[in-house]
Order: sequence, then C-alpha cells, then structure tokens
Amino acid sequence: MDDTAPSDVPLRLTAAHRQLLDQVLDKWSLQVLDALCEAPRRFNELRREIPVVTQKSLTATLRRLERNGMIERVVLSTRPVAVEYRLSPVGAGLQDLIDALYHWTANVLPAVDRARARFDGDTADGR
Amino acid sequence: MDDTAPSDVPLRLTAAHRQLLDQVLDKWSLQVLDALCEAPRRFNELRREIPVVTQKSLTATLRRLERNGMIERVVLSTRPVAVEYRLSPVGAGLQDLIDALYHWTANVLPAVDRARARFDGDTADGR
DNA sequence: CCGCATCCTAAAGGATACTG
DNA sequence: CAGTATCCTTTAGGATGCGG
Repeated sequence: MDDTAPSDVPLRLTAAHRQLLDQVLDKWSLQVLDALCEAPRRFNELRREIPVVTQKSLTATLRRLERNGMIERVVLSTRPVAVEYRLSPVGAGLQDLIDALYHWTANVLPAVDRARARFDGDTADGR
Repeated sequence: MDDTAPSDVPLRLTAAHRQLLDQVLDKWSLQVLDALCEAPRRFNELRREIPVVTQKSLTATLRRLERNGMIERVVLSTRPVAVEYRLSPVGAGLQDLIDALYHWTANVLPAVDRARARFDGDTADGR
C-alpha cells in the first residue's frame, strides 16, 4: 500500500471521499462493522445484536457495505440456508479507525455532556 | 485529559458514543469541521466553501456542533455584525481523526471502485 | 451579514405480510 | 433462515421571505 507523501496532500475531503465515508460511517454501518470487527456474523445474529435495527435497514446496510467492498457475503449450503457476513481485507482496515473513534468519544464524552448542559442552560440570556 | 488504559476497554460502541459520532460525523458536520481545521471561518465563508449547503442546514449543523462543544461561536462587534466559528479545544482533537479518515479513503478508493464495478456487473447471475 | 420561520418535497426508515 | 415487497410515517433538507 503506497502511503507516501503524507504531508503534502491537500487534506481536504473531496466529493468521492465524502461519498465513501457517508456510505460507511452512517448509523447502521458503524454498528455492523463494529460487530464484524469482532467476528463473522450471520444475518439474524446481527439483527439480535444491533438492538433496534429492522430487517429492511439491516439488509440495505449489508448490501451497501458489500457493494463498496467492505464486507463479504458467504452463502453456506446448509439446510436451511445460512449466510455469513465477514469483513473483507479492505474493510478490516476500518478496525483501527473505528477503534480511534471509540477512544476519542470515550475521552471527550464528559466534556461534551458539560458543553450540552451549558448550551441548553443558556436559553434566556442575550443570544 | 486522562488517556490511560487504552487496551482493556470493551471496544464496543455504546448508545452514547454512537449518538455523539452521529452528531459529529454526518455529511455536513464533516465538511464544516474539515474547513475549520484549517482556520476559523465566518458564516458566509463556510457557505461559499461547502458548495451546496443551504443556509438552514448550515445553521443547524453549526448549532449542533456548538451544542456538543466541538466549535465556538464568536460574535465580532463590527458593523454590520460578523460571526466567527472556530474549533474548540475538544473539537481540535478531531483533526487527527479526520486526517486518518482522509488517508484511509484515499488509500482504499481504487479498491472500492473496483468492488462497485464488480458488484454492479453481477446483476444477471444467480443472486 | 447572520439567522429565524414557514412551507413543501424527497428520502430514510418502521411495520407487516409473504417467499425460496 | 434470509430475505423481498408493500405501505405508511417520520425526518432531513431545499426554497423563499422576513428580521436584528
């Protein structure tokens, strides 16, 4: 993976980059990827694990992640049919990023809560 | 900020973490933060820079980021009024993450394009 | 210049029923 | 078990006009 010249890149997100991030970092995708980072999962395992996702949203999310090459869909020829979803090599590269996001949120969450309380308290003054 | 014990955390995203990420990593927020990483901006500067954002969406995004303590809103007492938005200390911690996201997307984008073409080509077979 | 309020459309997403 | 199809509600977000 040629990751040279990390300092002279424009460092602004282009449309193509944002489109990819939008398809991969949305609400449901994050949770699916988070689960698959741990181990491959079957469809209904994900459904149970993700709390309140509907079948429709989960299907759409899995299809989108598959289309973008983040996950692989493996049909096991058992009876009845079983389908397993697992991280692709490309998708596996997301582990570190999700990890970093997790640690960042964990660190700032207290400060964020304070900021929210402060903001919500400022309702009657000179805004 | 105590950033100890990075290895024995459960590493699963909780509802509170995801809610924060949802408020900060959405389509418009990413672009606003990306711009503010470079330098503070005025309202209409952001509007011009973000291409197709409407006033309503930009206002909503800025309010949400301000509420979560990611950015600070500074009213300059000029004539007419000028308002400057800048990254808060907490929000500044996002620079590295946005950076990491950028580099990841830049690296995988070719592979993603291939995956998309392959997926979209598989339309008539046994799916 | 900055932003709020209103209206309205388009898209996401839930509920439910049915199929290989 | 792993979906597809349909309907229907909720929300995001664009357009426009006004106010501080």
